[in-house]
Amino acid sequence: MAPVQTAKLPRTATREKRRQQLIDATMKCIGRKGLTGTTLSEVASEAGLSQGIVNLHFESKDNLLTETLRSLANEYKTQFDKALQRSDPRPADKLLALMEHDLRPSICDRRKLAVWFAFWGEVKSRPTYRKICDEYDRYYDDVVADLCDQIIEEGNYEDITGSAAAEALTSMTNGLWLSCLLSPQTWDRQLAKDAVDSYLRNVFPKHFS
Amino acid sequence: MAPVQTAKLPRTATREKRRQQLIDATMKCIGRKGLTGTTLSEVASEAGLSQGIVNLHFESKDNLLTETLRSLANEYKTQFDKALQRSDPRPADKLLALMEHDLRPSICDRRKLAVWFAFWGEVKSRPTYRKICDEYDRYYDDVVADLCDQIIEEGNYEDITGSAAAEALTSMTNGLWLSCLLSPQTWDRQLAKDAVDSYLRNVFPKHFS
DNA sequence: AGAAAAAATGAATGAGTATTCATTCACAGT
DNA sequence: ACTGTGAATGAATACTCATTCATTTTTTCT
Repeated sequence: MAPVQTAKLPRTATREKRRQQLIDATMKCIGRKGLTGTTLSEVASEAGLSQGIVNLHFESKDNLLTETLRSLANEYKTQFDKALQRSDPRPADKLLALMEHDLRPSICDRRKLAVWFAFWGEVKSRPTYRKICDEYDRYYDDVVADLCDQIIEEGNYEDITGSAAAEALTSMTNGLWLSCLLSPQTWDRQLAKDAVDSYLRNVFPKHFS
Repeated sequence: MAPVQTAKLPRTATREKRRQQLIDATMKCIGRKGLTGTTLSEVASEAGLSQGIVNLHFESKDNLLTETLRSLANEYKTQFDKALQRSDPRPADKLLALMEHDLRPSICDRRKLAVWFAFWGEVKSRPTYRKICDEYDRYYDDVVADLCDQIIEEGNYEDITGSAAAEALTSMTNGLWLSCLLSPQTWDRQLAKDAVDSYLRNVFPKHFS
């Protein structure tokens, strides 16, 4: 039988490539076994490498996990920014594009979501995790609040502030991710979209209808 | 120095009392150290009891954690039902009461939220956790969707379904909890309320203004 | 090709932790 | 007081897992 070579990286690789490979393996492990079930030997074997490899490239498990979170957050930010760039220039279009981005299958993927929630679950006891998550979140909130402010000004909407609308929208997507994680059988992308749309249509009727 | 007797239970207690005491200690540990940092000896010493005590009452760590989640979920359900009962009979009042309930300090407490998120973070890899969370969530969603349906009928609202509104609202509170956990410094109960209110006011204008 | 450097291995180590269990303790019933 | 029973203890056990490092493999440079 031929060896099971699943598109392996070369036997030796640059530091950066190897680190990324290990980070990817870590995410898979967390998705499959949770944070409590993720061990360094699992990560190593997921990556098709040997026991000591993680300590060689990351010095410690702690480090690996922190870098994994950073990588996850970065990946999200990249996609977020891309969605923002690609969208039409009008604020309402941009806002809609961001909301749709958050509900795309590549984002609403249980394996990825499981990793996010795993880290969020440790945020209280790990200031480093909190700092990373908070920093990125603040950026998204700012962008969204800014768009909402522009929309509010364009439409002369009363009784609503950009930050309240932003808080509502970003919270909603975070909460919809939880539903996706908890109820994969019944979760439905269309229903999630409807939830977000119901907000946009009613709060900003002149822009979304 | 007098021994630090923090309102100890009697030296021996009934099985149920002791189990609850251990569950409470577990929640404290998870809140303080996260799920990965929670060990049985920590739990035991938090409870002021000895090493072997958890296995005596729960057989295994796994069991303790599952029962802790169950207890947490039950506690929430009790408060939820109480809020529902206490509120005025009109559906709009009931809905508002539930939303306010979710943002009360006793619920939006980082220590408690940390425990919820800790379990949610393991949901993907622990079917038992998922089952428990999903079951309770389904109940809340049903109640909220029902109220929304009644409101929609009363107000002849178009363009919105009860389940979409319920999904939006419950997701929003879940997401607001995440903000509370991630950004305790800047998180503000009033802003959270505003976010929810902005939804209610605009989607059900005849009921909330 | 040969030497030096870098990358990777995987067996060994030891700290930490869940679990067991023989012993001690507290209390209710007699 | 005495005894039987269930609760609790905490030292011992067995095991898991992060980390180390001497050795091997691969690449790079001359």
